[in-house]
Amino acid sequence: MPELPEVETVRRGLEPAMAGQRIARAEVRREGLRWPFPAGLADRLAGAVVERLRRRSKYILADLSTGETMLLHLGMSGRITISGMAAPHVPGRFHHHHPPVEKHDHVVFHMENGARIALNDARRFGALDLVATEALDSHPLLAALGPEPLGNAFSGAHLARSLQRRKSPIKALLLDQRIVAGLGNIYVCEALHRALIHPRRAGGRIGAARLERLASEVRLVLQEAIAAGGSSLRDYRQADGELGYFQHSFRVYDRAGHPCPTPGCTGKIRRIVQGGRSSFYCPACQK
DNA sequence: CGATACACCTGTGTGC
DNA sequence: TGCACACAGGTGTATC
Repeated sequence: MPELPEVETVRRGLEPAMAGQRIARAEVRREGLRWPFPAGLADRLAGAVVERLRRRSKYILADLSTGETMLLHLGMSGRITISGMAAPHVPGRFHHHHPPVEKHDHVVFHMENGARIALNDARRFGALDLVATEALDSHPLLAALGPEPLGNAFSGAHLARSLQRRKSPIKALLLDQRIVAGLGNIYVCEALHRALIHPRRAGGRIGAARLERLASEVRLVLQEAIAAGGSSLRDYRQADGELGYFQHSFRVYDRAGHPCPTPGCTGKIRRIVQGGRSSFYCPACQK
């Protein structure tokens, strides 16, 4: 599920069930995901109020009343499901009626308001950690992250600075979270197509004007995707059970063989492999 | 330093 | 139906 728009969609979906609410009990059903869970996880979560839910790059950050922040990453296959339908006449209250726990539900949060929130991750590339809120910025997973693409620090000028003399293909550089934080394979392909840049172009050989265009297209595609509730590949649902629909707006991702959607372009979308990952682009209009 | 390959893991789709 | 294989939204680590 998880590039920036999907993670932001999950964060928003969690808000009604989790923000301002107390975790009655955390059910930890395995030792860890990509890394072992922090020591005493269940005890450190039990009784904590989730004061607010934030997002940094592809991480969801839950600030707890205990002075710690829970850091959550969904990896490739992570998703979150909320159960306990909101009670119609009691805002913020959930029915205590839940479907059975599913395979790969690794951590289940039982909220005091009746909601049940399950972290499901088949491939277990995801992560969950706890860190003192005041030390959050120096957390190893966050410390080296580049600017938020939707924040003020991200611009064509920032790209120009970061890409100077870099010889790697622009595709790989945009996936580097130290340069800009939150893009993944889908939105890099989409942004490069919109900016008419070939994914193999060396980063250091793209002009300033084109980088401005690229920065702008990155922001636009992310904003459009967030507005659509993210992309749902296969039948993955967002936290609130709804399906994001941005996948219908892909111009190139997973569309090899289809005609290029750029107005006036007669090219056909191609798939190549870069760094072991698929890139989709139009050989006619992306230079 | 920068560039690339590989590792981690399960599920799904395809072709035989 | 079974089997082998390619591929999947990420990213830390090892290696040159």
